[in-house]
Amino acid sequence: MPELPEVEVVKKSLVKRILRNSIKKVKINNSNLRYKVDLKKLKILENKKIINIKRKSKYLIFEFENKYSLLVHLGMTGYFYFKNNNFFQKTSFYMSLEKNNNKHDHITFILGKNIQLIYNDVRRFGFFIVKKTIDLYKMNRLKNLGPEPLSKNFGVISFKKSCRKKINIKNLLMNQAFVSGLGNIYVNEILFRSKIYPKRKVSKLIFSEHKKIIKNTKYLLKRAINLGGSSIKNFKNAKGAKGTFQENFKVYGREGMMCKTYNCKSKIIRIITNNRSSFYCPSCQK
DNA sequence: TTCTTTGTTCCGGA
DNA sequence: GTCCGGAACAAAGA
Repeated sequence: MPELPEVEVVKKSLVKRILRNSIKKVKINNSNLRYKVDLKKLKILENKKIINIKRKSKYLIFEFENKYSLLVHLGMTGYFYFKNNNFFQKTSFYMSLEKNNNKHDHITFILGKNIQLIYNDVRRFGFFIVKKTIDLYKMNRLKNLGPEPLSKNFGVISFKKSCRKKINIKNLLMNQAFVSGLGNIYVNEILFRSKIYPKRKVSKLIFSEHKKIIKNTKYLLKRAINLGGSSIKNFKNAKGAKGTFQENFKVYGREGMMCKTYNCKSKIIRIITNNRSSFYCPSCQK
């Protein structure tokens, strides 16, 4: 599923292709996404110049010249791709490497004579919301977001400020008010790289572990963004690209497989914490 | 049939 | 009253 790095890659790709352009016409094939898509509101955006495209946490925000904005969340399986008469080009590489299935093309933005931007989402957990820009940023889901993990505002000070000492570290990192945009995959990987057991109480962490978590969060996200960029360039070799990306996971989805730490003979274990799968190495993570 | 996935909300227990 | 964990919800596929 698209996590922060994938959304960032999508954003960069959209900036390149449609910033300062406008949507000529919007078509909805299936409005039953997570929330009902409001065609009337989407039509407010027709023929208005896109003056800004942002990523905030895992959200995409398109700001239009008429002071309206479009908020998009890709959910679990959402992605955009460009299509003209003869070819299509993905903006995201992750789940989208599977062959395109028109059945799940839910929204079409007609950009020009032969060029369209399509939103495809198999699970339909994504959503589109149009509001006045000023009201959009007042929504709780945006207002309550904690610092961006790649910003300077996310640092060891975040641990000092957080009053949630009794919860486990995995849950804290998943909490969007503590740090925004981390999902299950990257939190699992961050904790493995930091050698910390997912259910450790936050109160039991020491300062050097705070530093490790911060450093590894930034490292893993940056690396994933760079890989995403390169994957898109080579997206023709779809299967190969997908394989390369998943090889980078050390614990996520690797239940029962050998730990990748040199000389470690343990197998990766999966447990459920806070209703999500947690993968960890019982030898490496304490 | 059951399990999996995300982010949010609600509820009960401590 | 507060904090935390677990369940539920949306949908579809393995």
